[in-house]
Amino acid sequence: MAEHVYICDVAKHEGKDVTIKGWLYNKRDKGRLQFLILRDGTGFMQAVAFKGDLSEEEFEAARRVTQESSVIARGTVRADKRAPGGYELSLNHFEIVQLTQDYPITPKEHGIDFLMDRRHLWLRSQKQWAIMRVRATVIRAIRDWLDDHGFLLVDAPILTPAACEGTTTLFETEYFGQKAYLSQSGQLYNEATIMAFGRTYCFGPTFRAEKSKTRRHLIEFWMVEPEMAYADLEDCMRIEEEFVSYIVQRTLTERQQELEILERDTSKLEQISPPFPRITYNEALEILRQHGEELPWGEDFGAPHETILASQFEKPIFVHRYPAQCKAFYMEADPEDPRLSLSVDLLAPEGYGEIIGGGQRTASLELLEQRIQEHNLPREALEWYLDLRRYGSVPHAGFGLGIERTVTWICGLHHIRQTIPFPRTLGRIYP
RNA sequence: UCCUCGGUAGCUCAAUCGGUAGAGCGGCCGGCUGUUAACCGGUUGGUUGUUGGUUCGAGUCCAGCCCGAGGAGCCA
Repeated sequence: MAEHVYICDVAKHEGKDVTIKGWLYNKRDKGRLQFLILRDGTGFMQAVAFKGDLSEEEFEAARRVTQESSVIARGTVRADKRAPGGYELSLNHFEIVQLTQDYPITPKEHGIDFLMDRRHLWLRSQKQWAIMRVRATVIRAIRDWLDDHGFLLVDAPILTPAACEGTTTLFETEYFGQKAYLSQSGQLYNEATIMAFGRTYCFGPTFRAEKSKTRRHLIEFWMVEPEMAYADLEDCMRIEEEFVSYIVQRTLTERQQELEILERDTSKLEQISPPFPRITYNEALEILRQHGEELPWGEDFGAPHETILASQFEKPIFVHRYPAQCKAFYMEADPEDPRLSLSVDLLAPEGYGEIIGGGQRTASLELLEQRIQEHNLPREALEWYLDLRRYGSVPHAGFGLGIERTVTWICGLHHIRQTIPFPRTLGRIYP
């Protein structure tokens, strides 16, 4: 029996007999000549069955095999320009493990509802396969960069005791007779862990019970949240631009094939390197005004505003110093203008919108207590958080990067829902 | 939650003024030794989302409900 190899490695076996174990992705029937497109999880490859090269039984199996049947194929690896990927397998053995009947996702067009109901099967399709592999690389790049830059992974809990950031956008559950909520951010816990470890990050799922119904929202999504002690707004922006540039460049290097499958114009991504342009909220308002979008001071930007702002630049842009009223209670006040917060969002280019939100956190106990009151937050539930300002408070900053929004941008997709294996969107929790 | 659009064959869609429900793809049968969404011939395929109403007659008109999509708000 020829050696079992993975499709991603076939180039190393040119001229040799190998065995591929996988599934039939597609087939083109030319009579005595069958072109079989195989996939095995690591890639896609064309196999060719000539009637004369196989036993009658085996050729009949190659002629009868249906889409997504599980198959074992043996043959000689040959370089051939006509084959997608440059290599093909000249079959001398072919075996069906299970013959699939009526696979629902055909190689033609389908609607999004149909595909999402069959997400467990749709993941086998080439584009979905490519997206998931980009996602894995983005996550790997995130962890590698943070681990290599002095950040310690210290994860935050998912079950939390109170609506710390206020709002009614939390999923409520029950914790042995007590109300509990699914985490919508590890932020506050990170502020505790940096006082123990200096620089930390948490990385996990977060949940928003918002009835959001747009191409940039998921109910359950993944977020990485780095936090730094003895850091200010400037440090935060410097880290963010290094971090994001690394993620993009590493994906470009390691996932060329996948980005090609996704037909991504990578020239736009190649330009992503520090420094990123920085504009203040007030400057952003002025840019919007010049484009006929008058926005009253103190309002947050909507999706169309973000698109206008980002379209002025080739790289992601920082918008910093938002009015305190449109940011979370824990943002530090700008010493030059207390109406402003030392906050910063990073907007991705090409209309992909906000991928990072963050900034400098309040170090002052007094200001924090005042903000908690203004926001009508339950002070008892935040006592532990106030402790962080009582015992060795320092200037500190951090941010949260949305994994799926980042993958949407890097892959050049129209909608966020394809960037997570099993999306939770408004009205969908199946499969 | 609000606004807009939609639901017809397994899939993607068409159906004129209210008058016999149709095509491509898929499936099945046959042909073809270099296909790239292969191609060619044949064939199969329907409770028109649902409930009620108007009408001689409803896929088509009206009302309610269900489901979905696009967008808004909110956010990463």
